[in-house]
Amino acid sequence: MKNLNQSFYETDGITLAQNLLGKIIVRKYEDKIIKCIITETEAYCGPEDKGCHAFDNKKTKRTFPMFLNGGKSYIYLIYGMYYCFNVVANKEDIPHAVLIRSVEPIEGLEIIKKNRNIKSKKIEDLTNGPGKLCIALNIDKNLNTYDLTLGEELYIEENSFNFEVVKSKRINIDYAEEYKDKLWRFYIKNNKFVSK
DNA sequence: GTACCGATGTTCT
DNA sequence: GAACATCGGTACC
Repeated sequence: MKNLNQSFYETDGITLAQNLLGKIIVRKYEDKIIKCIITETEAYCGPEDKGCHAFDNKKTKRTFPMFLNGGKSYIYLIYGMYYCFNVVANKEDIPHAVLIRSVEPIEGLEIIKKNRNIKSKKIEDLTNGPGKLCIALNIDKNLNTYDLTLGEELYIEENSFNFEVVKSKRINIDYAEEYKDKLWRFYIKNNKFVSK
């Protein structure tokens, strides 16, 4: 399967969020390999989006990766304990990004179980949330600003199958005023791997 | 099933 | 000092 190239990422966040659904995240480290289908995403669109870290072009130590060109990663710590993994969209200096909220494991399930180490027997509890999937895939701030087009430690592969896309409001951005009602969260209909 | 709560630390005011 | 793109446990239906 083909690694997605630079031009795939150089579009606006809303388009990229939908295009990333159904694609395959590949994570390689220490001779291990994990593959997951992307099942849920959210778009954060730069200067005008009050829900976005880079609202009003706010460029800080935390948010600067969003200003890189598309195809990089933006990873940050949230609530002091969990990481969130975003795919940077659009061209350089246009701070759009797509938060990966949920994925479905298709390879390396035993590694994921070991990384997560939870009581729940339900497979979907392993990766149905932005913080959960970062633990499952061993993603942390060391991979911040990482270039996903390299096809090495972390990248995204082409994939195609038929599914229906559901659009809904984004999660936990009550502070975003009129932007909190934007239907910028996308997930694969009838898929169990979606956050609550 | 839903509801609440504490954990935890970096960033920005 | 407050806010935060979250999660897992416990308590209760």
